[in-house]
Amino acid sequence: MTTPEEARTAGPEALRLNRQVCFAMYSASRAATAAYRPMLEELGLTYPQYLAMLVLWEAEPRSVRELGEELGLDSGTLSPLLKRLEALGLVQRRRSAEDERRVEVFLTDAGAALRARASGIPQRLADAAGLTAAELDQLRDTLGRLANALHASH
Amino acid sequence: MTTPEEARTAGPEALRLNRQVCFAMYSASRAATAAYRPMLEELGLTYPQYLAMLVLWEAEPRSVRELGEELGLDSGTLSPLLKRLEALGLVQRRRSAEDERRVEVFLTDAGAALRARASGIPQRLADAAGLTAAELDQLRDTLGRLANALHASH
DNA sequence: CATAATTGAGTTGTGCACAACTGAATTGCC
DNA sequence: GGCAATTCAGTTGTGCACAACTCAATTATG
Repeated sequence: MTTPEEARTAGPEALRLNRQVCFAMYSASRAATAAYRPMLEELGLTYPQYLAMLVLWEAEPRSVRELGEELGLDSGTLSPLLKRLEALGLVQRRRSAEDERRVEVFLTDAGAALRARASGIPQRLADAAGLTAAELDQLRDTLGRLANALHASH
Repeated sequence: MTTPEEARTAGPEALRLNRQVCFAMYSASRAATAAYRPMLEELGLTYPQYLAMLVLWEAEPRSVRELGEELGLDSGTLSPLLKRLEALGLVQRRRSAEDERRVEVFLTDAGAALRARASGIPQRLADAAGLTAAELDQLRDTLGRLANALHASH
């Protein structure tokens, strides 16, 4: 016997696009990046570059590995991204003296100064989201638990 | 005066990475794609290719424009993706006779047959998600409203 | 009916993601 | 101390996303 709830993920209905939570997540994530784009364009940043700057604004210097840990990205993604941030004059990369394998990423003055110009973005995006603060909190919590479970699953 | 709720998106705390709903969405979406990857590898598909197949399994043929409408993707993304699906022998593209601008995408026999092998994937992913069916339903609903509001915002 | 505007698919160029790999530096282990 | 295993950053190659563009076909408009 199958309950109505189970029928949503089992059975032939399961392959319907509008039933798929993952597609909703994929779509909403792209919609969020698109909503950020005009705001970030003013700063000359892409969304992943903005994320890297958020980490550095919290504490710097950070090694490439530490940045990758925070963002869930590997050096294959971060190395060229950081090279572009360096070309923009926002960060500086320096081989660590204690451990020559590590590369420390420092904020330049321009990189640190950019923080002030970014400070309004979270509120502008929250306004555009059309959800209450409580809904956003709950959404972040649910997504966090989901990501953890998915990471543990393979 | 500022309420505790507003303090989450306004003020200096707002730029903290772990406060950002959009980063949670970005991370969870990549985690979902990663969870799909081993399952889709068995079918020889990437996640966006799987999404295109989901649409075609619901109804075919579909024009490139219709596929783009369903998936929120433009021809710049879909054209090469469909070319790869065609190279895999799963779809066939044919110029429409009534409107020579349109290209209709048909499933091949192999493409239609793949549906059976994909049928278990939604349930496997729902299991890996570690959320109740009710939570998944609510999540999908919230993400849908969020994506709509974000699309309307610019 | 002629032509201007729009639509549909495709191409080009940029920037992620991510797998697979390289090579140098460090750590672990005997 | 010597060497194997590991760690760290980077490169290469593939496949999205997406902007900006081209070009042909169709529709709208005077």
